[in-house]
Order: sequence, then C-alpha cells, then structure tokens
Amino acid sequence: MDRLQIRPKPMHSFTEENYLKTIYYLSARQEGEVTTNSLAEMTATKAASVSDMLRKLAEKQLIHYKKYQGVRLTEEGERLALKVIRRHRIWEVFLSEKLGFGWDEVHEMAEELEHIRSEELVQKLDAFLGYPQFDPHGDPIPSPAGHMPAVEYSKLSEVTIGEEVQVMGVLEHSPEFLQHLDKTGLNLGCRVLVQDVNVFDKSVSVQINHEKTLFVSNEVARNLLVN
Amino acid sequence: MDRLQIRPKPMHSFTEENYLKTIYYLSARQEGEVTTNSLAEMTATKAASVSDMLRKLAEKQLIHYKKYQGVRLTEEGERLALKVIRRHRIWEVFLSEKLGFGWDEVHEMAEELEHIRSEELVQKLDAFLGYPQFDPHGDPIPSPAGHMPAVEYSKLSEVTIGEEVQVMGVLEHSPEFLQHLDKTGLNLGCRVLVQDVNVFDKSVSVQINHEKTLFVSNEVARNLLVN
DNA sequence: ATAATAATTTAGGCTTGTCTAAAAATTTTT
DNA sequence: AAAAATTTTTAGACAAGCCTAAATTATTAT
Ligand SMILES: [Mn+2]
Ligand SMILES: [Mn+2]
Ligand SMILES: [Mn+2]
Ligand SMILES: [Mn+2]
Repeated sequence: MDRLQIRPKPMHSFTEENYLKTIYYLSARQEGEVTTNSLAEMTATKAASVSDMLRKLAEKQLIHYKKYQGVRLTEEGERLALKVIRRHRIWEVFLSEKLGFGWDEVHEMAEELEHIRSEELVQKLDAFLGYPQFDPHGDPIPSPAGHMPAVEYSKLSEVTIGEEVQVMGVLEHSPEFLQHLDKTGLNLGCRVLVQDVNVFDKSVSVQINHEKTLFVSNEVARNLLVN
Repeated sequence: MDRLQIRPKPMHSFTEENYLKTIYYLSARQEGEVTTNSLAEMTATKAASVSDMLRKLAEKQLIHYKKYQGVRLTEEGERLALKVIRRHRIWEVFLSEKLGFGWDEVHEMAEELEHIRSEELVQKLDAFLGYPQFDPHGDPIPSPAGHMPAVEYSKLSEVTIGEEVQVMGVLEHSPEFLQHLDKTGLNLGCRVLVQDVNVFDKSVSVQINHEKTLFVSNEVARNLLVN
C-alpha cells in the first residue's frame, strides 16, 4: 500500500481558482472594476463571503483591491485565471470530441476537471486533442503561457439583411439554450443568410446552409456569435 | 455568463471517499477489523482525526463501528469504495494508454480524478478505452455494479525453480519501485523463468523473455505478482 | 447639502476536517 | 491479577469558507 491520499498542499484552493476565473469573466464583460455584488451573484454566495475572499486574494497579491472600490486582477491573478480557463476548455474539447458528450453537457463536468492540478496532464491532453484552438462553444483556448487569443465576432442580431455569415460561437452557455440550438439546427459552423429583420420584435428570418428557412428570436440572435 | 460554480452538494466528500477506499484496502490486506491507527498512518493524519471521521461514517451507515473495536465497511460503504477504486483505475488506464504517461506517473493524478462525480463520465470513458479489465499496474477494475473481480496470482518470491511465469501485476505502487522495474526490464506481461533461488537472501535468478538473465532481490520478488 | 437608498464591510457563528493534549479503554507484561 | 504499555477516544482549538445581522461607506434623490 502506498501514499494513498498524501497530496502536497496545493498553492490555491478550488474556491480561490473559481473566484479568479469569475473575476476574469466579469472584467471581460464590462470596463472598470468588478463589484462585490456581481461576484456574489456569479458565485452563488453572499456579498459578505465575497468580501472575506477578496481580502484573502488581495493578501496573496492576486487582485488589486481597495475597500468599497471594486476589484481587478493582478498580472499573476490573470495568469492563474487563464490557466484555469485553459484547463476548462481543453477538458470540454476532450469530453465532446473523444467521449461524445453534447455541447450542452460538457460545462458541468469541466467545472470539476478544471481544478485537477497537473501541468503535464493538461499539456499531454492538449497534444492528444491536436492542440485545439476553440472549445465546443466556440470560445478560444488560452495559450499555455497564459494569453487569451483575441476573437472578433459579431452577434447575429447585428448582421444586416442579405449578408451570409457562419455561426462561430455562443454567448449563452446554458444547456437549455444549447439544446434549443440543436433542435433548430443552428450548430457551430453552419452558414446563415439573413433574409429579413422584423422591425417590431427584432427577430430575424434566416436561411440555413442554403436549405431550410428559420425564424430566430432576438433573444437567440443576441446570443449567437457569427463570423 | 451562466452558473459558474453552482455545484449541487455532493452526497459524499472527497475525504469520506478517501477514508472508505482506505478502509477497503486495509480490509483486503488482512482479516478482521481495520484499526484506527492503521487508518491514521495510511491517510497521513492523526488517530484523533480518524476517530472523528469514523463516528461520522458510522452515522451515515457506511461502516460498522463499535468504539475501540475497529471498523468494517457496510455493504453500502463497500459499494461506494469500489466505485471510487473503479474510477481511479479507469483514469489510470486513460492516462497510460491514451496520454502516454508511465505507470509510475498515473497514480498521483488518478488520486484527484477519482473524485470527479459523474456516472456518465466514467461510463463513457470506460467505453472509450474499450472496457479494460486491468489497470496499468495489473489491478482488476471493479464492475460498474460494484463487484471486484477475483484474481489469483502468486508472488514471484514463491515460484519454484524451473517454473516459467508471466508478470501480471505489482503489489508495491511507488514510482521508485516501478521505475526500478522499468530499468531492469521487468514489465507487465513479460515471461520470467526462475533459474535459481539463493537460500541465504532469497534473491532469485531469472531469465526474462528467454533472453537476458537477471538477479532479483527478494524485496522485489515479493512485490511482483505472476500468473 | 442633506436625506434616503444601495452597496460593501465587519462582527459573530456554523460546519468540515484537521491538530495537540488529556482521559479512557484495551492489551501486554510481570 | 495487577501494573505497565499501547491504542483509542474525547476535549478544546484552529483554518477555510460560508452564513445572517449590524455597521459603515458610497451613491442617488430631494
Ligand atoms: Mn464551460
Ligand atoms: Mn465552453
Ligand atoms: Mn493507483
Ligand atoms: Mn493502479
């Protein structure tokens, strides 16, 4: 019998990694500092708990934090956040490409797998998958060095009549939304010709892959990224 | 942004799973109840901490426990322990077969991966690997229903002169031991003809794959399982 | 410029899993 | 069968991460 659960204490806890990742996402969503309340909402905790954690992350120099002034990742904090996001997205590719899970199923499992701490594991997995550039939702995979590739997509809701575009990603990642896309045939990579835009509800009428015509609500169109 | 770390609270913690697994292994190692001290040693904690956990596991009906009398898994506890061991060994096969890790490297990562909680994940992974029967160390993989296949191997130290056997597994799993086997060419599956046994130190002289001759210490021979 | 409202932090507690030191039970030795 | 030694449990603490309630600071409205 040998060293069953002797694990060297990791540098950062799951919880810390999740906070960093969440701060990264909220920072990307809008300019300026991230607020305590928005973090509480995203992490499904209370503002008081977030305050505690922010103090701790600031002590560890992972965030810039002045009381009541919101929060911003330090370089080190961003490096760590991108590492977690890289692991998450690589695992999503594995689950989707190799194990045959649907794009609506992979996120939940990746939320756990992203915390497995082995540089070599994610490196070998990356190679095994052929160094994918994007995850199953079209999101770019950060480089091993911790750089997030820039992507410039528009929302389908912003495309003008007559243009033909390709579905490149989604903004909304809920299983419900993704299953709805599956049902209507709006998969990643499919070509979409915008035929008409309804001026009242801003729904769009589109032709998919030069075949069937479809009505897409603005709610859906706003969450579809196209080339 | 969507449900980042909203995880449904799992039935059993990592820690509980590790205790159950450890109790299983210690039970297999010798007859009778498992002692508090042996658990403390295996889990690299103190006896006091083990006592606390045993009380909790007993409350959850996962172990039979009478104070000062040692401990034994209930049916439910054994079912859970075997589930964890199954996940551990399937992940080890993945790491070894698909990602190319050595058998001396896989255990540590599997210690983390074994706690990923998704029935469907391990089921799909099992299928992806072609339903392996044994892990990279020759240990049998428990069935999905929670049954540990019986295997009947001898130790190389017990083989009589003139017999030819095949290496089927290892009892010791430390990277040091496994690397030593790699170095001497004693891989899983290789054929071993016992040519001589030294009566003093019980080391054995063996011929490997009908080729080179090798001296194997009793320490090593005791930890090699052969057909 | 206050007053009211909203956001954030602090205070004090709880749970899990760990620890050390002390008490209690069991086992071994004499 | 006692005494000594060992094993196990209990008592009391602590860190991480969470909570509610109260206090504080910032923002918005009057
Ligand atoms: Mn995801
Ligand atoms: Mn994704
Ligand atoms: Mn192992
Ligand atoms: Mn193994």
